[in-house]
Amino acid sequence: MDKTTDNQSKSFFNDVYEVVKLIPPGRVTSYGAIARYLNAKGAARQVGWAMNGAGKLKGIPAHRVVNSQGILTGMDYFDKGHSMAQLLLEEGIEIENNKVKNFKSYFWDPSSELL
DNA sequence: CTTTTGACGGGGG
DNA sequence: TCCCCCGCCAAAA
Repeated sequence: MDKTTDNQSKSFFNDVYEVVKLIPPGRVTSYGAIARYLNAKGAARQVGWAMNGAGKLKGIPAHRVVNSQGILTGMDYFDKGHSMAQLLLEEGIEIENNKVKNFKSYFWDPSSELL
């Protein structure tokens, strides 16, 4: 498949998906945290961008990814039958006003916890 | 090739 | 606390 000496990371997207899939249930992380884990600190936006299609894909708990404020920013991007808040609630995460309650308590930093 | 966007983050008023 | 602007960086048009 590789035509040249391509190594890991075919694309930023791929990396993001992998990390998101590693997010344990009942936990949430932020775009910036993921970006930072990928050594792309300033690419927090691209992380969310990558999730654009992830919301409909399966196996990618995009609902566990929120912004640094703990707000479910992509909630409108999810299917209405499986809204972001709904999935988080099922995982035991309290949501209030489209925002994760005790966000800090549920926060999962890949750079810290995952190693 | 250039231009725009975008589920962000942080700083300033 | 709320609102606005800037910066970062990569993909899409």
